[in-house]
Order: sequence, then C-alpha cells, then structure tokens
Amino acid sequence: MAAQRGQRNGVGDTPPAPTAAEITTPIPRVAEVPAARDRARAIPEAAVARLAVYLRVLSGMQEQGAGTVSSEELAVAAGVNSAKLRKDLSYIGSYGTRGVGYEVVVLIEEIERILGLTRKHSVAVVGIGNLGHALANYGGFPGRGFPVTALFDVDPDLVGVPVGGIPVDHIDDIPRVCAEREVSIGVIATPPPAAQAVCDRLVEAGVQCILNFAPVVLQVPDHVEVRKVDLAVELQVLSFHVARRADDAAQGDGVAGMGPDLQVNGMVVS
Amino acid sequence: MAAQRGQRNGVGDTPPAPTAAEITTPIPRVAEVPAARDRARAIPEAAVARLAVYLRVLSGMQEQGAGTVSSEELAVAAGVNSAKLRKDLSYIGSYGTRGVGYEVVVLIEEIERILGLTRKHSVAVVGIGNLGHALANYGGFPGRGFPVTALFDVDPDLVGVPVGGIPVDHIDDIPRVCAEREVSIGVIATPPPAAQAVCDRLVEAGVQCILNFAPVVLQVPDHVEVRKVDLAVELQVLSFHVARRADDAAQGDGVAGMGPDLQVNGMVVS
DNA sequence: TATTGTGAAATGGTTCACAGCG
DNA sequence: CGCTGTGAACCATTTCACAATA
Repeated sequence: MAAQRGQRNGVGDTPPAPTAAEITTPIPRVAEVPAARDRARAIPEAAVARLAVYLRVLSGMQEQGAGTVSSEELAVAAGVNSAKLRKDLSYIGSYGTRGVGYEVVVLIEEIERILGLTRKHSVAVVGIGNLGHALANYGGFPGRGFPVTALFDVDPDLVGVPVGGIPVDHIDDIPRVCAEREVSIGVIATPPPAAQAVCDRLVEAGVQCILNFAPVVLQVPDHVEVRKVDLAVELQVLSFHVARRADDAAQGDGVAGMGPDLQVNGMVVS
Repeated sequence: MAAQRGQRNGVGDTPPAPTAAEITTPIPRVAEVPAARDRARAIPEAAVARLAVYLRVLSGMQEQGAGTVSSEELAVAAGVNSAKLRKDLSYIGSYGTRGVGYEVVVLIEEIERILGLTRKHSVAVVGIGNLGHALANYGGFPGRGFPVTALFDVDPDLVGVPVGGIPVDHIDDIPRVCAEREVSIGVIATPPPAAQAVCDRLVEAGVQCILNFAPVVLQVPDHVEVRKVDLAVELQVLSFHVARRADDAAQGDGVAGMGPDLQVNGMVVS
C-alpha cells in the first residue's frame, strides 16, 4: 500500500487528479435533501479554506452583536473581494437577502454544517516534542469541536506521562488506541525520519485525514487526505520575496537613474 | 496606513491584484543578464513553494550520494507529476541534460539562488507562548539560513529571560531591536487580539515579510508580504473532507451492497 | 535513445458586470 | 434602491504531447 500522491495545500497546489470536479450524482435520483451534500463535492478546495475564514470572522461579528452583514463588509473583514466572497457563499446555497445582506447566524450555521463542524472530530497528536507539546496544550484545538483524545511518542520516558491532561501512549499502540477513541484526524509532529512510518500506522488504524507538520512528502493511499504545514517552505517562500524585493530595488534604481546602457553582468541569453 | 489586503497561501488563494503576471520588462531593452532576476518575477507563487520542496528532496538525494536525477524520479519523490516538475524547473532556467537528467548539485545551487537562500534571513518571533517557545527552540529554523535573532513578548516575567539562547525583549522594543538586528522576517505567534498591533509594529520597524500563526486576517500595506499558517482552517478543511466522506458512504451504500458489516473507522476496500 | 524543455490545449479559479429580487 | 446570485469573460496553472538534443 501507500501509493504515491502529492498532498494538498501548503500554498497553491491543486490536486493531481480529479478532486473538486462536477462528478456529482451520476444517477438523476429523485431530488431529495437540499442537495447540500451533493453540493459539497463541487466546492473548490480553495473556497473551503476561505469558508473557514469567513466563519471565524462571522463569529467575531456575532459576538459584537451584528445581526446582518453585506458581502462587502464581510469581504473586507476577511481580506478578499466581495465577488469572490459571494461566489464562495453561493457554493453552499442562497442564504442572503437581496438588497439587505446575510443574517450572521444563518451563515454561521450553514458554513458549520458544510464544514462538518456539527460533529466532533477526535484528534490524535503523534510526536510530543516542542511542537507536539504546544499542540497538545491547545487542549481541544480551535474553539472546541476538535478534542485531542490521544497522544503518541516513542520515547519511553514520555509514555504514560500526561500532557495537557492526556496520557502519552506508545506509537505501537496507534492502531488500538485510535480505533478505541475513534480518532478521525491524525496530526504528525515527529522528526522527519519517523513521519512516514507514523503515517503508515495511522492509515492502518483507519485514520483518513492527516495534518502533517513534518517536512516530508508523505506517501498515502488515495482515500487518505493529507494537508501539510511546512515551516521551511513558508520561510523559503518569504525569502524568495525578500530576494525579489532586493532585486527590484536594485533594478528600479537603474531605470529611474541612468539611461539605456545597463549591462552590469552582461551576457546574453535567450 | 495599513491598507486592506488578503494574505496568500493557506490553501488556494491567488493574489488579489496582479502578482505573478508576465509584466516583465515593459521596455524591450537590450538582452542583458541571464534574466535570472527578471525571471524571478514571472515564477508563479505555487511554483515557488514547490521549488522549496524539490530543494529539500534534492538535499536528501545528495546526502545519499546521488549525482543526477531524472525529472521522473524527482517528481515521484516530491509527490508531483513530472511535467509539472519540469515546467517548474524551466521557470528558473535550463539546467538539465536531455537524455540524462539533472545534476543534483547544480539544481540545488540554482534553486537556492532563486529562493534567495544564499543570504541569511534574520527572524524575529513575537509571542513566546507554547508555540513561540517551540519556534524559538528550533534555534535557527530549517537547516540554517534563518537564524532567530530576536524574541518579543508583553509578559514582564518573560522579558529578559533567554529562550533558546536569545533573551526576550518587550514588544515596545520591536522597532529598535528589529532595526539593530536587521530582521527581515517577522513571525507572529501571539494570541489573536494582539496580532494586528504586533503586525503594525513590525511593519513600522521595516519588516516586509511576515509569517502569521495567529488566527486573524492581518491588514497590511501593499509592500508587505504575509503568509499564514492557520491551524483552525487546516482542521476545518479536514473536517470538511471527513464529512464529505461520510456522505459518500451513506449515499454509496445504496449502490455497493451495504450488506456486510461496514466497519467503524472506514477502511474502504476500494 | 532517453529525457529535457516548451508551445498549445485543457482545466480550474477569479473577477466582471448585470439581471433578478426583496 | 441596494445587494445578492451567477453566467460569461478572463486569467493562471496544470497537463499534454512532441520537437529538440546530449
């Protein structure tokens, strides 16, 4: 097992094969549920991520007593343009009122439903080093809904010790413990060399969604969803921008100042 | 100040305005430098992130004594398809040999150059909580090149205490310290409410690249580059997939015999 | 011959702009 | 009248497929 496959996210990145296509209901089937679930398949991954952002912004607005928002307001708060926001919302249905806007409560409800946040998702963290520790201590990640119910490590000194209230189990127990606690999301925070093996065990245990913090390209079967958070990549992308900026400055000077002659390190290529 | 603007990355997301377009040299100008720097501007952001991944894979290969790689080998190891890989590499130049492949050393060199990794990028971490601690202890992030040279927090009990070898300074000293130590990348690991204020100070201090771990949409001027790592969003996107999967199973059942015991944790035959 | 480098086609995502509607 | 919802235009990125070539 363990077919090769790139992981989503990180930055751009679009699924290798068919992911968010319109392969919805092959059979006409009698129009049933609001099609909300059929619809889900058609939402572009990028839009899904933005919906999560809108949800957070909306929650903030709700706390401040807002009853309705216009696409423009919400868009500004979320840092996107309003057309994109409306298109994103249209993927989940038509919950706005023309001439008025959206009811904050309704939107929150609908986005939560589409994102599957009405259900609890048990999370297991593997690798209780600096980062794993930090993650475990979040104690039920982002505003509940993602309770951390299992921790794993290889270090015998850690096994048995409770971190953030949960005792650390040995990596060999991943299959058993994950099954028992119905873990649906596995978080990998191990050193790079251990990541693939840990991933394999999680998959064995039936975990279908993995969040990978290890700087490693995981190979997983097709039915497993991997998202990665890659610090090195993030920094290097920023580094690229620093470099580009520096070049711009250097070049820009030339343009503004001197005339047509400018071949510092001449050498003609294509 | 502080114009509104969405931040890149996270997942899909494409720059609001013109970012990686082909707006290169507006004036024909005499063909000069290897165009390496002009080229930089034309590299799609998504490709930049992947280059960082290729770089890591290549380093691993180099350590194992590989002298050359074919696009196919490298692609598999990086989890992308070979056409994409070749296209990505073509953005930085033509360093391969037809019929043979690429010299590992050469590629490493060129990618490092494009990503600006030949220069050191001083990093400041703001917010020394669980996560900030973990980050500070990385001690010179991913394989050097990104030395952490400054730490900040508001907590008076923390100020002055060294973490990972670097003494924590007070947030009010961001401008001075960042200038002194020539910080080029700021990492925000504060609680959400503090993030925007911290961001503003970093910008004031001249920091042009920010990596934001706080679940907040930062508003920054156009010349500042923000990338974000958003745990909540990542988990919620995974949650979406769990939900989609569940629906698939429910719907699919009607077709593919729901006869036998369909297990608890997935493990679909497929 | 094997593999790169790249036009051109295909796909997917974003933005425009306006019809539709409360 | 104002704002949503969306078809259609536009743009970026990915993939195909093959000519170029060491």
